[in-house]
Amino acid sequence: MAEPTDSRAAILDAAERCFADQGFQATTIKRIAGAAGVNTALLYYYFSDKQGLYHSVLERAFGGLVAEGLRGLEGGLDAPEAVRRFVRAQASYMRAHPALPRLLVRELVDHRAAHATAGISHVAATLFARLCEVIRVGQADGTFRRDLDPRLAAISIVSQVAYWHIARPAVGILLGFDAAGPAPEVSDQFAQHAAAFALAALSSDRRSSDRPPLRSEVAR
Amino acid sequence: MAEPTDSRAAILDAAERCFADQGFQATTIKRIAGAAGVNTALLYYYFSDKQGLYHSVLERAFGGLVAEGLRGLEGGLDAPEAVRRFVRAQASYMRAHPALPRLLVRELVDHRAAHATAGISHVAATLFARLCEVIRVGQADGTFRRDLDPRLAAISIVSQVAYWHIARPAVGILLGFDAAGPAPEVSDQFAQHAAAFALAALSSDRRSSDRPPLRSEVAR
DNA sequence: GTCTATACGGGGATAGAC
DNA sequence: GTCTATCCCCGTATAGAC
Repeated sequence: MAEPTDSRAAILDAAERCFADQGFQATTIKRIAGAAGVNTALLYYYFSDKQGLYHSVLERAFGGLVAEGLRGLEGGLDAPEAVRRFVRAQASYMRAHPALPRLLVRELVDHRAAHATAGISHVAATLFARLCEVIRVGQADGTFRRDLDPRLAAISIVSQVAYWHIARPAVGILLGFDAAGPAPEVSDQFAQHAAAFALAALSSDRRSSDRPPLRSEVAR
Repeated sequence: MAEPTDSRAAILDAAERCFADQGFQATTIKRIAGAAGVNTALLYYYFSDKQGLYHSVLERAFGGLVAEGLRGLEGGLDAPEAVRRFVRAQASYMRAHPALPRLLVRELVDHRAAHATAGISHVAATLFARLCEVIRVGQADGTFRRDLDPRLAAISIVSQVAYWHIARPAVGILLGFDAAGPAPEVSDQFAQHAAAFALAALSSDRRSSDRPPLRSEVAR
């Protein structure tokens, strides 16, 4: 930001916020320039056009996601612990990068992920594959039940935290909060719940879930 | 459609498709008119303006959702069976109305559900409340474990099928399908899996899940 | 109720000075 | 590298004829 001539980064940052907040169409070049504190024409110096800028934003976002995600997944191979760590990493990443979920969802519905196939394929080959592998390991050593398809189970696991963040306004209403939506603590609480829910679904016997029962009441 | 002077319905139908496909901003009045087979100016005869039309589309969509959703939920109070029925109803509704998930997601990210608070509150008071109640009943009679918050569990249940449809293009890539995404049969398969996953998470003992183990391999 | 014609504004993009 | 000025298209919305 303070770098000389790093207007480019400033533009990318501003564009990411704007695209996430309002979507591709609704975001105007002029607004991005304003938010970045630079001139409209400068966007065309650094990027081919609006689409090119958008594409660059997506690439950068996905790169960070995979890098940080993989870091959160390193460590032992104990299956239940790995699942718990995965959910925690997913939740903390979304909390740290609130723009990302909206950005990705928009890309999904706006272009059927056409501008993001490369990034998603990368995620599929790294993060998602890793999660599936963990589930298979758990099934092989008997801690996880074997009558669930590992890949569908992986989607079930991912969906909980993802949906929570995508549908935050609706979730707020469902849980009886006001328009402000659930507070960050509630998101943390849900992440804990999601991990427990997933492990309960996966476990092959009830004993393996002999953890401190977290009866987490959501405050109204 | 064949009704005389029911251009109004034709406009609403076309608008629903367009808004779902491209979003509010990207959808042009002219395109809606074209898709409805009427003139541009006619939209302003029936609706105040673009926003008014959008609002009417949302209202109609939510009305149908609640009506049909409640119908699918009637019947016995056996908790596990009710959960299964809920997931099945959710999946079949989304399959029958493919535009709805995208429409709602767009409203969530575009306006933080501002235009849909009434509809969502209605869903919260009917469908969601019903699902929570079912879970509580199951916990009370001992078939469901008691260390899960019923409302968070309800969100976990809903999230699976919802996410599947929202993220369909990404899911397609994750599961190794081509750009076309998963076929409808795979969606049905996932709905079955989601119900089994949810019941496994909820059940207080393993015996209660002595159903035909559906080892559903997803074809590549 | 339905159409034609048009005004009006705003957004993407470029030329060219500095 | 960064800015000023400007062009042109297209989308919303209205007036008014039929």
